[in-house]
Amino acid sequence: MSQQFDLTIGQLSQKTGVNIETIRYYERVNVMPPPPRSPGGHRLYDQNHLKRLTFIRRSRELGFTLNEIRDLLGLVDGGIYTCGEVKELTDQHRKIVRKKISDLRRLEKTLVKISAECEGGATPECPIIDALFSKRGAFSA
Amino acid sequence: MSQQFDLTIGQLSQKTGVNIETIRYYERVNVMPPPPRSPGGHRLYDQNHLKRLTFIRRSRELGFTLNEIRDLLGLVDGGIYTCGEVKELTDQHRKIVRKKISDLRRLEKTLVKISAECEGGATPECPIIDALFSKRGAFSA
DNA sequence: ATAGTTCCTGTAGCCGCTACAGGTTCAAGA
DNA sequence: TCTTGAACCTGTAGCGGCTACAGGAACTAT
Repeated sequence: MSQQFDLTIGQLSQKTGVNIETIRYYERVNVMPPPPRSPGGHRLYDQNHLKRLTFIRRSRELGFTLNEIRDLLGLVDGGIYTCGEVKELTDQHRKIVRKKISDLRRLEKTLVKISAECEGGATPECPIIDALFSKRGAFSA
Repeated sequence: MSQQFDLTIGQLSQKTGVNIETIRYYERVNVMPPPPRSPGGHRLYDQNHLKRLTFIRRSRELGFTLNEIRDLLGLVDGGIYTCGEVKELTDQHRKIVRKKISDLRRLEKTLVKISAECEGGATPECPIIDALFSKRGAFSA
C-alpha cells in the first residue's frame, strides 16, 4: 500500500519546493531515508517520502534545526511519541524564537537611535561611526 | 603617536571580549590588518587595533555581517566617508532586521497556535505532528 | 635553567545548504 | 531502432563566521 506512484527526485522537488541538491543532502545526513532506485540508479520516491519531505520543509520554515527535526521524526518513526513529548519540543523551540525576537527588537532600537542622531549630511564627522568606535573619537583620528 | 602600549593577542582578546582564534580569523579575512610582530613572531597590537576590533565587535553585535563591516571600515579607512553613506548602510541593515523580526513574529504565532491545539497528553495522536505532516494524517500511518 | 603559560601555523569541523564537474540514464521524437 | 537532450548520478568544494584541535616555538617568572 505504499508506492503506487513513483516520483523522480525532480518531481519530488517540484511538489515540495525543496531543491534537488537539498533532497540529496537530507539523505546524506539521515533525515530522509535512502529511497529505492531504478535499474539505472535513479532515486524513486513514493507518497511516504513526499509526506516526510513536506514535514521537513514545514519544520524548517518554522525554524526547527535539522537536529530538532531528527528528534521529531525519531519520535514519529519509533511510533512511540506522545503528544507531550512533541509539545515540549515545540515549546522549547518557541522559547528560542521569542528570545531571538526580543534580541532583534533591542537591536533595532539601537539602530534607530544611532541612525536618528545622524543627519545624513556630507560631513565626515558621523555619529554612527563615532558610536561604533568606543565612546568618543574615530579610529583614524 | 601610535603604539605606546603593545598588547599581545591574549590581552587584546581580554580587553575586547573577542576570542583569540576569532581575532586571527579576522586578520585572515582582511577585516583586521596584520599587526607588527615581536622578534619571535608574536603579534603586537596597539591602541588603533584595539579601537578597530571594538568597532568590529559592536558592529557584529548589531548584526552587521563581516561584509557590511568591511564596507563601513572601507569608508573610514579611505577617510572619504560621508555621514550619508554610513547612514544608508545602517538603514539598509535596519530594514533587514525589521524583516527578520516580522518573520519571527509570524512564526511564533504559528507555533503558539499549533501548540495550543495540543493538550500535551500521552496519546500518540498529536495535532502538532498532524499539522506538520500535510493537512491530515501521519507519515507512518 | 627550567617550568609553565602563551603564542604560532595549519588544518579540519560545525550548520544547512549550494554549485560545480564529469559522467550515466532516461523519455520522446524521427 | 537510433538519437538527441533533459534529467539524473557521484563526489568534491565553497559559503559565512567562527571554533577546535595538533604539534611546535617563544615568551615570563622563578
